[in-house]
Amino acid sequence: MGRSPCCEKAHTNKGAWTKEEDERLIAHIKAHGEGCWRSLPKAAGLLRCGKSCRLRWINYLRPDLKRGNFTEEEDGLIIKLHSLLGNKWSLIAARLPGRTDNEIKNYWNTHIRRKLLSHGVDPNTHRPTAGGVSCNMTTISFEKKEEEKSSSEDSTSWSNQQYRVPDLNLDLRISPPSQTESVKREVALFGSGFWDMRRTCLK
DNA sequence: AATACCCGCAACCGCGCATGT
DNA sequence: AACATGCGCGGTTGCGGGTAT
Repeated sequence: MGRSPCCEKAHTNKGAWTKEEDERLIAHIKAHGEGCWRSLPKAAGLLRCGKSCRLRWINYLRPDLKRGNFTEEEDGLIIKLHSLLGNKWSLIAARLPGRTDNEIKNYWNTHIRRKLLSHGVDPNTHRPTAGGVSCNMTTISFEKKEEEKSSSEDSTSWSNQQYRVPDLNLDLRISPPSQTESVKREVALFGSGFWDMRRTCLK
């Protein structure tokens, strides 16, 4: 039982966006705001599917995007957040104003991954790789006693882990993210006491 | 100069979840 | 309760530019 396609693929453009398409999309959103993505292409006179429009706007056209190189500070923050959240790029992006999940995901896969590996750190577990050079960046976050490791290898148990870690040494800005939708998602995901818990245990 | 290879990024795809009917 | 619809997320792909041979 597959889902119905999000749009009529036969009549939509694919691939790189043209300047004209960008301008149409920007003009439409400026005039009408971010509304229903499914109906937006038709309303804006674009031969694109709604998902494509949304992605283009969020990842490239949004006026509040920072773009440009990541700073050392951002690097560190991404690594720390990744050690806590795993591949939850949207949650990580919510802590980095002006950055998108896609951008961070790409940056992680192309730069940070390699950087960690070169420092002898497994980018997935944030632990020193076998025989690798230990690094003091993030491995402390998940240093656990051998007997504790067995049951909590899966990524879903991170919230339990952080309770046990005495000092995460995270210089995070512990405040609700600027994007309210993200707050809603996290509250939905972790419960309303999520931020209070974070404040307490990350002190 | 030509070709092969590598890398980074934009875009696509498929799935899960939330919401509406 | 069951199904349909739309949105958002994470993984993956493919193109274009840069570098090495």
